[in-house]
Amino acid sequence: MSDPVILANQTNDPAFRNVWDDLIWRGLVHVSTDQAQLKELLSGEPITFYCGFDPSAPSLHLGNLVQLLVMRRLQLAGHRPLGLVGGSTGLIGDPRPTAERVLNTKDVVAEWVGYLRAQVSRFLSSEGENSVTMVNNLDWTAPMSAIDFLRDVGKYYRVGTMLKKDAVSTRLNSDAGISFTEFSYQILQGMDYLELYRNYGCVLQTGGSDQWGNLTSGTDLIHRAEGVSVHAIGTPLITNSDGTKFGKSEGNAIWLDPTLTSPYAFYQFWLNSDDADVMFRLKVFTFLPRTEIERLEKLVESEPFKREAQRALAWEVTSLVHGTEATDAAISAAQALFGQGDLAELDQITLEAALRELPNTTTAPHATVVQLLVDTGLSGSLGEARRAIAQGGVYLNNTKVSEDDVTIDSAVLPGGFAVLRRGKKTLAGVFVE
RNA sequence: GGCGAGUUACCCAAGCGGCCAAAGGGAUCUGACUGUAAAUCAGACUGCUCAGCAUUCGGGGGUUCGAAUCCCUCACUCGCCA
Repeated sequence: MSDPVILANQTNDPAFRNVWDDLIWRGLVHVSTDQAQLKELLSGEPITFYCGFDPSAPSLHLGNLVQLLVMRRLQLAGHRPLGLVGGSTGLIGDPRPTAERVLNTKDVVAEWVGYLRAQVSRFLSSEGENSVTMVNNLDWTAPMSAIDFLRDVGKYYRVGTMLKKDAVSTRLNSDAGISFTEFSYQILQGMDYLELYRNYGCVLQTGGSDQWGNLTSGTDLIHRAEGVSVHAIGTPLITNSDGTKFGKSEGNAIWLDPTLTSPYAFYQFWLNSDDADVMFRLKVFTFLPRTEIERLEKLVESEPFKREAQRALAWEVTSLVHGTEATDAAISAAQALFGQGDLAELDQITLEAALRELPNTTTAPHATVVQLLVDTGLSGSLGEARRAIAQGGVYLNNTKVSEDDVTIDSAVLPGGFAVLRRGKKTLAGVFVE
């Protein structure tokens, strides 16, 4: 999975005098501490910075990818990244605006820490003087006693300030309320920054703008405890132009782990970007230089139907995350399956390879289409599958299925497989034994 | 500790003894139109052996021919008082 070739070929756009200007142009700075100081800091001698990832799932997702790429841009500019995986903060959970989190067991969190650690490392170079260092905040929070916590850290925190943080006040003003556990989260994150400042000379933390309250928790703590001003950058929340949540496909999150979101599905997600969203996504999620992105922008205006920008975006991001080989396979599969030609005329090798890229299932002969829709995950239940058929949204080898009790038999292609489709572009493969 | 309000489907939110598998909005899915876009319009959206049946309105127990709706109890949330 790790693709050293891709890492080695990444560069920041040399047209920018410094990485700060690059970040600004890409729209990656939504809030920050003093801009003039940051610009100077990032233009000068290498600094150490960090970004944290909490193990609230077994894999990182597209939202985290924004952070990973900001880190990589800073590393390419010569700065030294600390990749923090939140073994302790993941046990507490930062306050979500809607409701209290359900705590995961320590075993589960520990397992997820391992997965995230591997994922984060993959996006950052471990070569050279500014190689990435991975850290886990459980290492310094677990040994601390409650008494030490309250005496040594708690004294620096004013409850009034803590209550004003958006994450806290939103919850206090909702009927969900907030537990002391989640209320305390900001202190844990502040401690992390202080710890990393003391041990690594870390002077910058990056994160999503929704984490701003937690980022400033750290800068404030260091200011009080050490009398030093350090920095923070909050990236914008990535949204879709139509206001829906970014990073979801059919309501499901897009994960970086290929076993949770296949490279094919991942590629399709980017390819299907709206015209209105594609430029911003190119800036945030690719290392393409400004001139190239501006060239693509003109193409979106003059020849939108060619979707050049979407293709470039999909190729760049998918190869970045899954490697060029998996990306080429995803593209070949899409070409075969979305092509105009008759499926029966595709050669078996090409078609079979394409179907392997899709969600697929192996079945005995005579299976019904309804059952196969469920087996392949195209439909969530038999009722849902029947509904899809009734609505005219199910196709077997590009032929509309109009009856519930149709079986696979009539449609099996030479080689023993069939292509099942729900709607215009949700596909799955069926292999008949 | 006392008093009051609340807990409805993925989310928000109506319902306050039968006409409730539960209004409305959002999200999601399908169809038409398209560029494997967007916007718009139409339909769907608990499960199943699907013109019928089963299980839902925080958990448990009760009243009633009949409960999301009434009563008891437990849990959780919010607010006011101490």
